[in-house]
Amino acid sequence: MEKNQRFTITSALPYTNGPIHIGHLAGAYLPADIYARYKRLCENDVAFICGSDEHGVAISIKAKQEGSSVKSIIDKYHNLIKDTFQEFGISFDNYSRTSNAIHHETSKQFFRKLDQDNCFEIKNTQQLYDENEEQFLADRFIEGECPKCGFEKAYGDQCENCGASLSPDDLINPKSKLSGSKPVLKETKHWYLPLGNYEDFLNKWIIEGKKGIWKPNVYGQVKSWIDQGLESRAISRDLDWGIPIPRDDAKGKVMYVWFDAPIGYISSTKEWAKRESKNWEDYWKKSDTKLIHFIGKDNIVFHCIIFPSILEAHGEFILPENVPANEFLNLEGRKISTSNNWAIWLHEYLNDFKDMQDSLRYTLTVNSPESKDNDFTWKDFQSRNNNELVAILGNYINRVFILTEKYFNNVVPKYEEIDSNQIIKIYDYVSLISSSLDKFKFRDAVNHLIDLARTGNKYLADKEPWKLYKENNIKEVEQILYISLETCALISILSEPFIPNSAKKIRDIMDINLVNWTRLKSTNQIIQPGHKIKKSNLIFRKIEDDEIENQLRKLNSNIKG
RNA sequence: CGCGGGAUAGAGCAGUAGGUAGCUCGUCGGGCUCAUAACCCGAAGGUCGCAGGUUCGAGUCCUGCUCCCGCUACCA
Repeated sequence: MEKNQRFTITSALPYTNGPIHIGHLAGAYLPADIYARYKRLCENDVAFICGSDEHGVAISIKAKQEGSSVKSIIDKYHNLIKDTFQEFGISFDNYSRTSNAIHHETSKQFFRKLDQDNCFEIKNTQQLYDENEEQFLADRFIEGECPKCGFEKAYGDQCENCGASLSPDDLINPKSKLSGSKPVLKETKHWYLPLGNYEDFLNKWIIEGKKGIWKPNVYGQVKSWIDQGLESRAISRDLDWGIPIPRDDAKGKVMYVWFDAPIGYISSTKEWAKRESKNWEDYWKKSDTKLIHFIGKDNIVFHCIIFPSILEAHGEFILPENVPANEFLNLEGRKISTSNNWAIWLHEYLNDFKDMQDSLRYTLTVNSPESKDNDFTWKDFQSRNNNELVAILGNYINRVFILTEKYFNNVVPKYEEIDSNQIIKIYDYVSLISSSLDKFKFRDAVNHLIDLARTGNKYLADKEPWKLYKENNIKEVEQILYISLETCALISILSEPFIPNSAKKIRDIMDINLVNWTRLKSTNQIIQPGHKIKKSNLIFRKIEDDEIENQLRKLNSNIKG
C-alpha cells in the first residue's frame, strides 16, 4: 500500500453516439473508479480523468441520417453519459469533452510539435468517395455482394455472413450506405504516423520492460501487433467534423478521431488543473507520476502502441505505467450489441432499480472480465445480490446493530480485554484487499470484502452472545459486540471503493467518518466505547423473481435483428 | 489463414517457483434463533478439453489436435 505517490488515472473516453451500457461500466469505468478511490484512500495524489469523445465519422453520419445537427447529438449523449457516471458514483476528478476549445488547442499543439519534428509522412492515395454526399467512405460504409458466399449485405471490410475479410474493391456491386450510389475512387492526401519507426522503442519499453508485469491478454496482444510489423497509420481524415489539421495545405482535413481522443486525457487534466489551481504538467510530465489507462480490450492497440508512440515522438511526456485492459462482458450468453439492442442500458437500469447502483457495481466487479470474456446474466445478478450483498454483508451489519440496540441501547460497549486474535484476523483484510487492488485483481479484492463479513458472521455464530446475555454474562457480551461493531466499521471503510453509497450508509448509522486506509491498524481501533450509534436501517434489499423476469422479457422483446 | 486469450465439480472461477485438486453459488443433511426464512457446520459432486511426450511424480513443462471468445487497424 504505497502513499504520497502521484497517479494519473484515465478511463477510455466514451463515444457520444449512444448511451452507455453495463459492458462499458464493467470494462473501463468501474475498475478505474475502484482503483482511484483506493489510491485516494491511501493518501495519494490522484487525478482521475475522463471525458466524451465527440469527433469522428460515426457521429457526423449519425447526424446526417437522423437529419439533426452534430451538435445536438453530442450534447444529448454527452449529458446523458455524464449524468449516468455521476449516478453510478464514478468519481472522476474531471469529465470533459473533446469539442471544448482547450482540447482543440492541445491537439493542435501536439500536431504542430510532431509536424515540426518531421514525425509525419504525407501520402497521396486513392480512396472510395460518395459523389452524392461529397464524402470519402470508410470501409464499413460500403455495402455489396460478398464474392465468396454471395451474401448481399457484406461490408467493405468483412462479410458478416461467411466471416471472410474483404477489402472494398472485392465487393460485387458496391454501394455507399449513405446515399446508395456507387462509390468512385478519388485521390486524397493524408498525414501518416510511421509506427514502424517506433518498433524498437516499443520492444524495449513493453516487450522487455513489461513482461510478467502487464496482464497476459494485454501483453500478448501488443506483442502480436509488434511481431507482425507496424505500418504507417493515417492520422488525418477528409471530414468537416473534427479538429482541423493546423496547416495551410490541409484545407478540409481533420484529425483522425483516435489521434485526438487520447490527447483528450491531457486536455481534461488541464481543465481540471486550472479549476483546482494545480499544475497539469505534474500529472503528465513528472517521471514519478504513475499513469494508468483503464480500457476495454478493443482499445489495446491505441493505448499501448499508437498513443505511446505519439507521446514518445513528442518527447516531454511520461508513458503509461500499466494498461489493465479488461476483456468483454457478454449478456445472457450473447455478445452485447448496440445495433441489435442487446444490452442493459445504464440509464434504464437506474430507472428500474432505484438506489441500487451498488448492487450492479458489486455484481460487475465480482464477475469482472479480468482475464477472459465473462457472462452477465440477470439470474446471477439476483443471486449475487441476494446471497452475498443482502444475506452475508447486509445481514451481518444489521444483526450487529440490532444486538447493540437490544443489549446496549445503541451505545458502543466498553470492554475489559480485547479479543486480540479476532482483531488481528479482521485487520488482516486491510492488506489482503489492498494488495489485490495493487495488482488490479478487483474480483479477488471484493471477494475478500465479503469474506470479512463471513468472518464476522462466524464469530457471532461461534460466540453466541444471545446465549451469554440470557446467562447474564454481560462482560463477554460487551467484548463480543465491541469487536463486532469494530468489524462493521472496518467494512464501512474497506467497502468504500466498491460500493460507496452503501459504505456511506453504514458509516452514517455508526456516526463515524471515513478513515484513510494508511491509518488502519489493529492497535488503533476505529470506534471507541461509549460512542453512540444511530438506529439501524437496512442497507441492501432483496431482488424478487418477478423483477428479474421483467428484465428478461424486456431484453428479449426489444432485440432487433 | 495469421495472431492473442480461454477450456478445472450443475454454474461461475482460483490454482505464476511440478509433489496427495480448492473457492463462491446451487443441491442434500445438521446446528442456531440476534438477524433481510438471514447466519454457522458437515456431505455429495471433478479420469483438471483430447492425444502423445519429459519426469520418481504434470492441472502446472514440451509437441500435436479439437472447441469457444476476441483482434486483424472506424462498434467498451
